[in-house]
Amino acid sequence: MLTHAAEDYLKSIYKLQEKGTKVSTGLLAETLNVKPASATGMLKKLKAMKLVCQERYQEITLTEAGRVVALEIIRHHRLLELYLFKALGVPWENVHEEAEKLEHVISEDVEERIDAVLGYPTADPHGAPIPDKNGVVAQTAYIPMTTLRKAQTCVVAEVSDNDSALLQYLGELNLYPGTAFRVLDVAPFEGPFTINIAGHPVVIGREVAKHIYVADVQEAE
Amino acid sequence: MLTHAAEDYLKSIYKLQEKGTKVSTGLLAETLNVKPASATGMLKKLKAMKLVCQERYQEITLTEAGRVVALEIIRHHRLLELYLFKALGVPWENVHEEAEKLEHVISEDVEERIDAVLGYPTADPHGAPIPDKNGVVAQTAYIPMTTLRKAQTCVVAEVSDNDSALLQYLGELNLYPGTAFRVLDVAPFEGPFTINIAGHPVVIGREVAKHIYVADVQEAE
DNA sequence: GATATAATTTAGTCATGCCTAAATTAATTT
DNA sequence: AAATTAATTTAGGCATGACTAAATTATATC
Repeated sequence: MLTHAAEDYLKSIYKLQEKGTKVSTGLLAETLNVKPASATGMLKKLKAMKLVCQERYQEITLTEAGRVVALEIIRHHRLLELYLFKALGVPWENVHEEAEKLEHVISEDVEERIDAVLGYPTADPHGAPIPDKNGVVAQTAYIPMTTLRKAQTCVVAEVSDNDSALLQYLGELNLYPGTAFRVLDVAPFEGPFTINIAGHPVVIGREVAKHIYVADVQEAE
Repeated sequence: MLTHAAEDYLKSIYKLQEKGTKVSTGLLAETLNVKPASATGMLKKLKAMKLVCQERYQEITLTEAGRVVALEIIRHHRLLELYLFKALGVPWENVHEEAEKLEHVISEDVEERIDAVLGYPTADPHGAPIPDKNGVVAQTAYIPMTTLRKAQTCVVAEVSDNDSALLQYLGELNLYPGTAFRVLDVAPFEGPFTINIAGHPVVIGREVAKHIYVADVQEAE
């Protein structure tokens, strides 16, 4: 079995890789709030375990085995987030932190029970896809909210899960995945968006919009 | 914050102390599957933290602060056991092991939500009392099944939670806390008990009976 | 191409929490 | 009381996983 720390490294590598980022020692260290030298040490171990590939001073990638482990942890994490949110009513801005601790200790049996209770869901409370038991992740093609134009309608598909304060704010606005809204106006010079959610106009700053991804974009009549 | 290992030591000391056992380094080490020398090391740290009292080579006791921590962990453990059993349908012979891992990572917020969902229960699936938030444990006066006589009726109050195979067996017999039964016969020379559960006669060996505690003992007419 | 800067790795440390082996203390036996 | 046995503690080690400081390698600039 892997240590919790090793699991966290694999998960972070996967998530950075998935975003299209070239994963370096320094970036990984920053992501994990660890000094680069510490990351070098753990990467050495992960390479010895054939979970990670890296030429000296070069880019870091996961092996197939490493990817499987990473996806297993991500599956744990996202199922737990959704379970905490739906079954226990934990505010969505807190589920990430809670799941970070639980993901390393939950058994496969409990995970399956959670999965069943939730009705085999496909996305976590932030809209991120939940990998299946075999490590298959549904590919999503969500659009950044920042690309929206005036008079378009859409549905919130996913939001970044790493900023608790932002999530709380979005929750207050009811901007959960699944919520539909219409763009009333986009201010010029990289200005804010004015949108209509359930009849109410709300102004969303650019920095916030960057963390929101949408789907079902259509031109309103 | 305490380490998981430290929490386990405090919990074990409390449970041994509660049983009326004089807690020694060796016994504690055996309970925790650790060598005595390792226990000595940890006890030294716990003493430095004023959580444990022990004169050199003498009996181990908890300080008031240590007792509070121990009861907090036990509360986590028992609430989690009950939650896994009732909300997720985890077989009762597995909940102990699962809770052992979860008890160290659950937040107070999640614990309170679990408590609420369960309707503020007072006993875990094995009948052990759940301490309240202030560390108050309801005192129970259950009777060992081994003291029962022929023609007495009673209700299962509590069973030992540390033997998974035994619990599975008791589960098959439906000997959960709350189940009533009547003693049909007690074989002589420390022999087995024949009891009537929901109309069916079942023979229970002495070794099994030692792990069962009962309440509401009455003479059947 | 030489040099300055940035990124990465190596080397050596520290705290946990376990281990074994040896020393010490306590309890029992003779 | 002396000797044996049992329990406990000390001493020294090992694996994890973090750290700092120094050395190395890569990249960018002049």
